[in-house]
Amino acid sequence: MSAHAPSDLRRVGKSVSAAHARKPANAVGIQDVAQRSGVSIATVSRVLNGIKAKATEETEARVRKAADDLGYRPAHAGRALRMRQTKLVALLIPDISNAFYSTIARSIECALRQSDHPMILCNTDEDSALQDFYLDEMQSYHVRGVALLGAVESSGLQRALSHDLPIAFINRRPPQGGGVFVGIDNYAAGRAVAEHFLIKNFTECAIIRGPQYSSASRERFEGFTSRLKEAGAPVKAEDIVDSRLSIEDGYEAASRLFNRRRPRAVFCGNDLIAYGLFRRCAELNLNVPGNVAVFGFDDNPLNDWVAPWLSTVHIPYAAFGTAVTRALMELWTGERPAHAELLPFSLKLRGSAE
Amino acid sequence: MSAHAPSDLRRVGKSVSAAHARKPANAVGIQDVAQRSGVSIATVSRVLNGIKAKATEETEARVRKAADDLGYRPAHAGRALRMRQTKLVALLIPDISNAFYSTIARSIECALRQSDHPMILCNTDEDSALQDFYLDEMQSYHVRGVALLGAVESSGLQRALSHDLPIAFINRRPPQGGGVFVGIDNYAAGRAVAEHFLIKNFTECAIIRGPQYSSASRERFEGFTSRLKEAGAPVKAEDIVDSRLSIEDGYEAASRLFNRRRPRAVFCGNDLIAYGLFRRCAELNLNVPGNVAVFGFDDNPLNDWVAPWLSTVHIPYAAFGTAVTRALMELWTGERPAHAELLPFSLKLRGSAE
DNA sequence: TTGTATGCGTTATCAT
DNA sequence: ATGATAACGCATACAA
Repeated sequence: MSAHAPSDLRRVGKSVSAAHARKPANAVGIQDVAQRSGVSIATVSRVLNGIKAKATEETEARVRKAADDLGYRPAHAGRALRMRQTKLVALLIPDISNAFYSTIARSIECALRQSDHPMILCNTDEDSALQDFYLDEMQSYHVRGVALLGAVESSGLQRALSHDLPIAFINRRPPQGGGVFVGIDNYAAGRAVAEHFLIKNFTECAIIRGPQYSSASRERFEGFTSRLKEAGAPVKAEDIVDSRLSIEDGYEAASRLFNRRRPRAVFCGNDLIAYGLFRRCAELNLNVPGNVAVFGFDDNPLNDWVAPWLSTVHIPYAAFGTAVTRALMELWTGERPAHAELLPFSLKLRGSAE
Repeated sequence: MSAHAPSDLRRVGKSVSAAHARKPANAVGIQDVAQRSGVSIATVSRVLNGIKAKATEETEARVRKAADDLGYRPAHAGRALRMRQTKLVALLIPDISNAFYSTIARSIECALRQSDHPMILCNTDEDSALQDFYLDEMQSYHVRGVALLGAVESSGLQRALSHDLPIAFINRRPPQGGGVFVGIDNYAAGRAVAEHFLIKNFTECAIIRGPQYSSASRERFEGFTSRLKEAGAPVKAEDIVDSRLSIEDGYEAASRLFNRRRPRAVFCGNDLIAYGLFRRCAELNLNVPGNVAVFGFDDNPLNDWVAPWLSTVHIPYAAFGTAVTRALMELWTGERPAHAELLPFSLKLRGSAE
C-alpha cells in the first residue's frame, strides 16, 4: 500500500513555472478601506486588529463600515511577511488512510477551523526523514504551530523544539522529553484491561503488543503486565508477541502465537492487530470470544459494524480537536504549558453474553 | 510615493529589526546566500528559480553551494507577497474520516508533496456553505489550486471559477459544468456491474442507490439500469431504494427494501451501504451471497478483511494523486485542459464459489 | 551576465 | 488619537 517513496527530499525551490501572477482585479486592500473611511492605513490596521489604544468610537465605526462595505479581507501574505507568522497549523500524521488517525484528524481540523486556523496535512509514515522534511518545510512556511501525531525520534524534531516551534504531541509522547502531550493515559488503560482479564479469570492470556518505540504501545503493555504481576499472575515471556499496528502484521503475529500456545484471551496492541488475529482464529476454527476472547485498543469507528466480537479500549476521538487547540493556545500565549492534556478513556465490551 | 532611498542595502544588523515578533535567530535569507557567494540577491533568486537567462555555470555553482552550505530555505511569505501566489494546494473533501475519501486523500497528499506542494485539508461535509467558506478562505491564502472531492453546487464555486481559481473536480463532476474531472467512468462501471448481473442471471434484482445530486451516484445508477433495460430486464420502480452513503443509511434502506421484496441480488451505491445491507441480511437469516448476492462500489480498502462476501467495483486509489497533480499542472501551465482524466476501474468478485 | 532599485500588503514605530 | 513611513524577504523590470 505504501509505494510512496520520496527520492529527493531536500530540493529547495527547484523550478517555479513562470506562471503569471494573478491580477488583483477585485482585490481590496487596506489602502482602499483607509481611503473610503477617510483615515490612514495605520488607523485601519489598528482598528481591525483591536489594538487597545484604539481610536474614537466614531472613527472605529467608520472604518468597520468601510471594511464591511468593501468586503475587505486582510491579505495573509502581507501579514505573514511582516509578522513572520501565519495562522497555518500543520498536522503531521503517520497515515491519513488509517481510520484511527483519520478520525482524530477530522476532529482536529474541525476544531482548528473554528479558531480560524487552516490545517496543512502531512503524512509521515512514521519515517524520521519524512518527519524532518515536513518539520523544516512547515517552518519555512511560518506555520504557527504543529500537531504531531505519532512522533518518531529525529534530529529535525530536536531542532524544531530548539527553534521554539510550538508542538503538541498527540497520542505518543515526545521522544526526547519536553513539549505538551495530548492523549489518554495509556498506562492506566493497560491496567484497566488487565483488571478486566482478572475479573473474567483470563489469567491464561497472551499479548500481541505494538512497537515499543511508541510510548503509547509501551505504556499499554507496561500497564497491563504490571497489573497482572501484582495479581500474582505475571505474563510469561513466551506469551508476548511483537507486531506492528496493521491487520497484516496482526494476522502474522497471531499465526506465530497460535503455533505454540492456545491462550484463553489475547490483549492486542490495537484493533487492527485484533482484526488480523480474528482472521487467524477463523482459520483455526476458534470461536471468538467463546474459545479465545480478544481485546483490542482504540475502538475503531467501524467496530460496531464489522467487529461485534471485539472488546476494546474506547478513545474519545471527538475530544482531541479541542484538546489540541487548547494545548497550542497555551503554547502561543506563553502560559505555563501543562505537561499533558489527559483525555478520558473507557472499556468497551462486546460479544460477552453477560 | 516618496523616494527615501536607504543607501545602505546591506543589512546593518538583524538586531535593529524584529524586536516584536519571534525572530528565528538562525534564519538564513537570500541576502546571506548572496553575501556568501559574492553576488547580488537578484542573481541568487534567478539561479535558484532556474530562470532561463541564468548565469555563468561558475556563478551558478557558487550560488548553489552557498545556499546548500547555509541550508537556505526560501521564506515563502516573501514570495507569496510578491507573486500573489503560494505553492499551497487545498483539498476540499466531504469527510476525511471516511475510508474512501481518506485513501484518496493519502494518494493526493503524497503526489503533491513530490511536486513540492503542501496540502491544506478542508472537511466540507458536503455542505455548500462550508464549501463556500473554505473556497473563499483558500483564495485569500493565495492557494495555487484546489482539489475538490465531492463537490456540491454553490455560489462560491461559481465565483471561484470565474476568478480563474484552478480547480480539479474529483470523483464528482463540476455541478455547473466546466472544469477538469478526475475519476473513473461511473456510467461504464454501472453497465459493467449490470453485465455481471446478466451473466449470473441476477435479473431479479434491486438497487439501493446513492444521492442523485451526486454525478457519481447518478451515473452508476444510469449505467446499470440502461444495460438491464437493453437486455429486456428493466429494473422496476419498486426495486429502487434511495439511501445516503453510510452504513446506517444502508441498513435502513435495506430494511425498507426487504420489507416488500426479496431480490436475488442487490446493487448498492457504495460499499458502506452494502455493509449496512449485510447486517440486515444477517438479522433476517439471509445468506450472503447464497440467498442474496451483494454488489457494492469503491472496494473499500478493508474489504479483504471485513467483507469477504462483497463483490464490488474496484477503484485505483493510488492513481488519484498523480492524476490530480497532472490536471492541476495543466491548469497552471495554461495547456488546453483535458475535459476529464479518466481512471481505470475493475470488477472485484468475492464470495462466489465458481 | 549581473547589479540596482522598486513594490507586493501588512504591522509597528515613531512623530504629531 | 492619528498619520507618515520603515521594514519584512522575495521576484523582477530596467540598467549597466
